[in-house]
Amino acid sequence: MDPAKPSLELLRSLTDQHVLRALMQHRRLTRAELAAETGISKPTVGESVRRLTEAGVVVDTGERTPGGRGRGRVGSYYALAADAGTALAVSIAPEGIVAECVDAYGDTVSRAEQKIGRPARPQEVAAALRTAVAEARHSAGPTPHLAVVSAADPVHRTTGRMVQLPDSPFLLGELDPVEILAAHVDGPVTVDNDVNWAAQAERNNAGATTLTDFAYVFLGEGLGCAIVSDGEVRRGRTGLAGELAHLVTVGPSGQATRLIEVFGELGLRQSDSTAIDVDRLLAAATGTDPRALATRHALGQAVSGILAALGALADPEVVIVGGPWGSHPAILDTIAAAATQLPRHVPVRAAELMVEPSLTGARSDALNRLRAVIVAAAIGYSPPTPAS
Amino acid sequence: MDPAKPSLELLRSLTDQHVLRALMQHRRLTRAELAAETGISKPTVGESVRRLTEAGVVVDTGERTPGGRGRGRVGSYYALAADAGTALAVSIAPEGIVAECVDAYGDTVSRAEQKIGRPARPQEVAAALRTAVAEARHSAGPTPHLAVVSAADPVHRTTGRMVQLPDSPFLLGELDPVEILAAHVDGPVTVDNDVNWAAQAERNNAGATTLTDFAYVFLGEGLGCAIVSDGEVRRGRTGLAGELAHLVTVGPSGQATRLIEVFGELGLRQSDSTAIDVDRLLAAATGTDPRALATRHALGQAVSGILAALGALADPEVVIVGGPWGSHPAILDTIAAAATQLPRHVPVRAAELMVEPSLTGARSDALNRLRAVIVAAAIGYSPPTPAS
DNA sequence: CTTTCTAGGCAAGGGTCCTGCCTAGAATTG
DNA sequence: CAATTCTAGGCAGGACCCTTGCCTAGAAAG
Repeated sequence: MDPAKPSLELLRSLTDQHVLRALMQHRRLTRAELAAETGISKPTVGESVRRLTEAGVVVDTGERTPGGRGRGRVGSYYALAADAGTALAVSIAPEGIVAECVDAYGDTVSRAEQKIGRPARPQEVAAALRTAVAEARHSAGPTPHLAVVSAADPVHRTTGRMVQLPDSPFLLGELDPVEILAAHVDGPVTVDNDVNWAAQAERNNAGATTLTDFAYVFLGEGLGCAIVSDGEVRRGRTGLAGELAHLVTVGPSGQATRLIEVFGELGLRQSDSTAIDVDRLLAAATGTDPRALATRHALGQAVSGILAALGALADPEVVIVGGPWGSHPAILDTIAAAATQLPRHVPVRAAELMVEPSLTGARSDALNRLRAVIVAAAIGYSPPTPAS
Repeated sequence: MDPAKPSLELLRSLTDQHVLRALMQHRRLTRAELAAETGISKPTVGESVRRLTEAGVVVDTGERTPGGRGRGRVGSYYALAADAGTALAVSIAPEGIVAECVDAYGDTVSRAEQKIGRPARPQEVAAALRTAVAEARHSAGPTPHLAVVSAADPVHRTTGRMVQLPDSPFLLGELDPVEILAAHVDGPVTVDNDVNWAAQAERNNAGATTLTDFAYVFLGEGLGCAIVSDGEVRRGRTGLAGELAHLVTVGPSGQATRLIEVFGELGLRQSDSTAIDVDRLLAAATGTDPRALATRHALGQAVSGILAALGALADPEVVIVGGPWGSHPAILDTIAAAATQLPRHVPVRAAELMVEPSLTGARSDALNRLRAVIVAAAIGYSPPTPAS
């Protein structure tokens, strides 16, 4: 049954939820401000504050006088209890591991980084992950309520494990972040691909006109893609939507070729792995000599096949291109030029977020989940949670 | 603010909503049965029934005696008022137009069909549409509350108009179903592509294990595809997700080719339009002679490119193939065989629903919307409606 | 010192839901 | 046929929630 069963308990929990969310957004408020903010009457807000204070979720901050705002009676500022808890946002990438603790206000209260060697050995990555998380936790109070992990490899949707796909670079190796973090976290561990998180960050970044339907193509050592439909990242059945390696596209000499093989034919793959050699690619495809021009053109043609597929299957408002070589101006221009040749035009633009985009996306998801957890714990009633 | 504001009105509307939805599902119930069904107490249900009866939404059917169910006191059966209203479900296809009125119980209370000539002339189609709808309305009481339309052409998401795309067959022509039906309907007109509706019907049909992530590929005169992600059809920004004509795939001699051009190279397109000649295709691609085998193989290769793109971008649990030539056993076998050659395996199966699949999907959506409209009209409070 | 103004609390009222009990009326049973 | 059993519906009482309106405490302004 979709609509919740009516009960007075439901009403009360709704009130508490409004109060809590207002406090999360505004940090500290008096009862009167809470009433104005939520639209709920003063006595009801007062009751809710009393309940939440008794439950230990909300505390009187001790701050009083509204500081010359008006001449009336002083009010008491209330805020979330200091032990409301935190959430862990973690980024696992070949460049290193970053672990952050965020609180319910969205503040990053601690941060730890760990380098990892190349090529990464799973054991080493797991150890570095544990170290980074332990370090981040150390300066951030008790066990976090949950973790959100961004990983630079394909992630299985239901298990959260990293999976090796044929012809895809496997940068970090067989890793089970859920198992590794279970000991450090007091709740669920959500894992997803770094490109998906970057896309979410880009969506949130899009200011007034929120993007609801777009694609984010990441062109680096690996070839990834996130598809946002109706405002959400769509991951597919197993979470592997957006793994582009085997998409059929235009090869260097016009033959139908799997995308990953294009790079083999152009001699741009790393010798020892399935990854693309970004340095060699940039060296070979940028510049003004005819050879570079030809390589660039071949890349543009190959990518235009991705764009055609995205246009046909996802109908995005825009395709955002990111990644070390995808965002290179010369290459991006070539891609954009190829896009205009498509029968159905697909706008292309560069990613706007450049600093830790995937961590940004994971962090914002961690914040949403943390707030939901705190609200759910404080009130008896549990509303539907976003899909993991 | 996401959660609804707490108020006693909200509680009451929730109660009424439960009662109404129970009546929609079970046609007629006594107060006691309603209480048992909804889990709400008898006095509360009694109050709700009194309110809804006074509002004219619910009526005492006059039926009394529970007919030997027990020995107790006789109960009064209540049901939705007869004038609760209907919704219109319309299918517009080259084979003809079908218009149905469904009531809140999901019963089809009237049905009208209209043939249209080939090739279809927009004026003629519009006239046939008006006739069919008028006929369906005639035997079904007052003006329907809304209409849901399935159209065998690309449909623009925000306007509901049919749009002509380059290289796509345009079977029905520039038509504006929203404008045409506005006079016949007392509310919103929802229009979508026939393949999308067929996919929804297939999803609902999937019995116990509801499909949440799959793709439906339609291979007929036109080439269409519906992508269902997280349980919903994803239409993209303009509603044109799934228009496969320009997807890059494997051509007959291995070159990268837009899907629609494959049929040109094989000589399987109708001479006067951009549509595929299904009869010629079936004649050329079925049978055991080497030539048919080669054609079938070429088609299989081309379709396998679609499957690769779907696997890469949508990660479906299964790809359902339908349409006049896609569901032909010999061709489907070839497609399935080609699918097993893909690096990432994509299961393929034939569509299960064969009779009016798109009308079935549109009808079930019309029912959902009708119920929501009736509930929203009966209670003051309006819950979030599904995206159009 | 008086006035003005605001945060918070109190009281009353109206609504909603629930539990528990009662009644009417029909079928079953002795 | 009369007593018993059983059920739909209604009533009373109580608990709870939200709101409006009013009051009080206390600080700033005049």
